Amino acid sequence: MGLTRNKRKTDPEIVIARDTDSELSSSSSSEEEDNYPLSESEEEDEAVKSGGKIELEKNKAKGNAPITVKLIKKVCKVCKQPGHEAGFKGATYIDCPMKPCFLCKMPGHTTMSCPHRVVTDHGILPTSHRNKKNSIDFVFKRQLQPRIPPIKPKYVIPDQVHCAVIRYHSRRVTCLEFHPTKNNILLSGDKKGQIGVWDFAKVYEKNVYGNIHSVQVNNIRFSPTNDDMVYSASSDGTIGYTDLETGTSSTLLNLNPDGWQGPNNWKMLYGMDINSEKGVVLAADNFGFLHMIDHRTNNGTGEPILIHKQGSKVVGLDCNPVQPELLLSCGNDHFARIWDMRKLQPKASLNDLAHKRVVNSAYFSPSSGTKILTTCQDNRIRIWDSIFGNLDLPSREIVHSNDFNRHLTPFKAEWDPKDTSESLIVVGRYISENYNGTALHPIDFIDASNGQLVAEVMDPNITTITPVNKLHPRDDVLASGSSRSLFIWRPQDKTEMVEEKKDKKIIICSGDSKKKGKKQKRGSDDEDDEDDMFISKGKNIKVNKSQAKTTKSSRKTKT
DNA sequence: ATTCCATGATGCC
DNA sequence: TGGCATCCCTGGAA
Repeated sequence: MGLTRNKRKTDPEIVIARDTDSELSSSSSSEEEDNYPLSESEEEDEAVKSGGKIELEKNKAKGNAPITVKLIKKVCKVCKQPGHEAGFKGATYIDCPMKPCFLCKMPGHTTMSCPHRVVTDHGILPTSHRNKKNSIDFVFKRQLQPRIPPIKPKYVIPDQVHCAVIRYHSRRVTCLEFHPTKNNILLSGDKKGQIGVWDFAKVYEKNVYGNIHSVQVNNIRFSPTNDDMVYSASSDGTIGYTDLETGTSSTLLNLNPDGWQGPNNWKMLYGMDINSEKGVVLAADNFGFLHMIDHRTNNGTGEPILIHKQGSKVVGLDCNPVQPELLLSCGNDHFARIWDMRKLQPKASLNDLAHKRVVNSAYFSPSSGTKILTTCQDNRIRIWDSIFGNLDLPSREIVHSNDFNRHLTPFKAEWDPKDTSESLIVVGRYISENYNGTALHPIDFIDASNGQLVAEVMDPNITTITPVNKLHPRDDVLASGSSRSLFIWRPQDKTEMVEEKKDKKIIICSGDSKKKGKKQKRGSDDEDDEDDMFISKGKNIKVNKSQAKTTKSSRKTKT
């Protein structure tokens, strides 16, 4: 198990090692890279070519030959059967053919040959994009099939990292929220319970509140009546109400007043939204119940209501943007449910949208509120085109790699709030692709009206999965959280010089005080990993060890 | 340096 | 029904 992990981590480094540019030699990372060994996979390959000699010699050299001499017999790591291999081969993952497809979950083929696979190779257009017909064919097809949606204005995709805060949070980012009026303020919650406030226009202005929650923040909402006040729902079972100016915070709801009574009793709050018409903050817990707080008095209202299967986690709540009586919920009982706010009682939902697995998120469309978008752990994004129509089945299912996995914040496909056609959605991708020798996990922009991939956004600097994505309500900006870091993406300005664009790219690296001692031993001087943040532009990006590696590879891929 | 663990849902028995 | 191994992850602790 450790093997696979190490292997994955070393793979991108091979590329970097070949790139002997000394640009970053001032950082402490270069010496290790210079004599970096072959990756384990390459070593393994050689061992096989030479009939396992390497392995035997190793044993001899140790002097104490074990009784069981391990010959390297190629056995699949996944199913333990001989004859094939599974796992990462460089930056490409080879599926075990004995398992169902990792992408669409159907048996009989692997991800490589999956009909839903988006990218076949780097630089090649996705099959869904390949324009096999000419424009006349297209027009003709439109006449024959009126259901093909009208041509929409071209989407503006924020596909370039504009700025970032590397290792901003001390645990992984769990949620993001833009300020309702100040365009450059981004709030972020993390697994540790901290809430960050970042002015990404000034880049270096950031603030972290650590006193609000004790564990994972699951949702942040601004008060509809006061821009400085935010509500936050957390797995510590509380709703926090925090003044961003002063940092003072109060607890509006605490589901665990008696403290820790064992894991079976600990209540956590996940989904949260605000119904400003009704003046109520809604939050749902991990036992299937909905809680409400009057947001004018900030007092709880009424008893909790069972809205999902008893004992199952309710992960998402969404109030309809047009019709205040409508509430959407989703949860681990494999359902998304539509509720009438006037009739909130167990089993009284207006509709139950069935899914095959856990529903990570369910959102009404942002303008009309008549469509529903859900993300499900069966690797499918579902769209219901009209809440007034038949909701037995979704209008479309889009196969998309958004498996839940340990240590990952659940993927949630989100609408672009600016797209009045209510088509563009953004969602991070779990499965990786091989981009010039580096495994990257892009952020996908999908046209929800036809399921087509509009854009896949990535940066060689970001090798971690990016499950948390939020599109700006007014600007062409995407904010994303990947592991502990935050990124701001803006559209590539094609009229600008590339060089100038590069110079605009700013990366802040904020060191972690806890790690300091450990990491600094490696360096020859004390330059890296200080608690100060480093701001630099263009080529002089000064980063810590792990960032330095990927920065190098980024140069390689870009030139 | 390396291993282990947390944490969540699933699927198999 | 419940216990348990498994999973294309990640970071920190032991």
